[in-house]
Amino acid sequence: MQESATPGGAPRRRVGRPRSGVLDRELIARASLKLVTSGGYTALTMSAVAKALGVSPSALYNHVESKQELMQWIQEIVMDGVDSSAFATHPLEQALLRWAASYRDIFVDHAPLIPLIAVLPVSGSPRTLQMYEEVAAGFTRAGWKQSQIIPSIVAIESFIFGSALDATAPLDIFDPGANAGNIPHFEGALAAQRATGNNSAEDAFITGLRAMITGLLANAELD
Amino acid sequence: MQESATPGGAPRRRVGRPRSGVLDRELIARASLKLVTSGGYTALTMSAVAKALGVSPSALYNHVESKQELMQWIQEIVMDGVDSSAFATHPLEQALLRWAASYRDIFVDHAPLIPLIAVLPVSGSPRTLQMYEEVAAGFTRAGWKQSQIIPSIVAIESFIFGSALDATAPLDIFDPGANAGNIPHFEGALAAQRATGNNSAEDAFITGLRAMITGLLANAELD
DNA sequence: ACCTGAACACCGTTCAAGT
DNA sequence: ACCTGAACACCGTTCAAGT
Repeated sequence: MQESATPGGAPRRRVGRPRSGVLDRELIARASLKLVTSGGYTALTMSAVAKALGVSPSALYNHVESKQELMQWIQEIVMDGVDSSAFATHPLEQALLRWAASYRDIFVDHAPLIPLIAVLPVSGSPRTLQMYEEVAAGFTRAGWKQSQIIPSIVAIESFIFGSALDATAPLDIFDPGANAGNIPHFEGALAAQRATGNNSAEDAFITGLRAMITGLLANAELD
Repeated sequence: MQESATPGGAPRRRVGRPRSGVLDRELIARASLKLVTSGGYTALTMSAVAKALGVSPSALYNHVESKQELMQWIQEIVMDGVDSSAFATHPLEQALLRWAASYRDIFVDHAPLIPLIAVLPVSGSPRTLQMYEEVAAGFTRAGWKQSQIIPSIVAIESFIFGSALDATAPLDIFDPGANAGNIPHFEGALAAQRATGNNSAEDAFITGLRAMITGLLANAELD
């Protein structure tokens, strides 16, 4: 999409440093991610990015079309942290468990990207496409019917995104407050879950992931 | 939380019309929801709500603490549309399928609420608590081990929220664009899914929901 | 008690002007 | 080609002043 994709007669820019100016996609993305890491997504403003780079906010718009595009750059970097290597080495079930756990863990720290990603065309993100390729290859090698691979991937991904959002919730999110008393079954279940001492979000993620993968494998029609 | 919950010596306000002023929680919530229905969540600004009510924006703050609280009011109303009645009449598996489908369908039209809800304490939403009670009762009647009920509910809910986000994605979201060619397994799977003629998001939702429920039932330890 | 109007402290983004 | 500074068109929210 960028330097790597300037074929033919496109105005070719020298590899490495640009000819003039201080800014760069790489520099902007890096500074942005640093801001997010230290202050969360509320700290990510065009002003803050510009300040971190010692430049005026309007200067950024010579290199990035919008804040939305900037967030796609961040997504590219974040997505690169997802570990999908297990598909090449492990049976599908275990590879899926590893991949999904890695995927979720990373997006717990980047929850504000989720509504964006869920809606963004993957064509803008080569790394995401590469990840899908590895996952799809895993399903194929396991003998899955081709037409069931995409729905299965999307289903797991939807669960991952939902779980990552859920993991950002406060621990006492289910506290019934003033409404306690009218909801015996729910309160009983809540008390029992608490008694296990498990983190609720983590517990739900593991339970749901195991269930979904078990269910997908059970319902799958193989070729 | 509101008029209905003013026990004891709390300053009781007459039912129906307030003593003075034009505004009201009911009126504000209704006008807000109307804005959302007609123009989506980008149309929901404090200015727009005020304008719809023929009042100045600052007037709203006599009745609502923040836009965030206003969105909680909307959530209350939206949540009321989720159909959890099947738990009282149907076996757990079928009740879960119905409930989840209803839940997702509703939140496809209210995706911007999802990041909010996933993080909001349920104590502020009696209707949400009531829904959880019905779902928990369904699990209990089916003989589930108490400590597994909450994780199972949260897992399904996470999947629902993720799927609702996914359903707002453009149809061509998976189009590999310029990166086509390097990703044979993914492209093959994509072509096969397309050949079915099914809506991709719908397909993934049904596949994932069936899988998760199958898996939860298979992995469950009953009492 | 509740509403108005002005003001505040932000946003992201545009654009003429400079180099 | 790239940066600056001023400006624009918004946000949500506060607050003194009125009734």
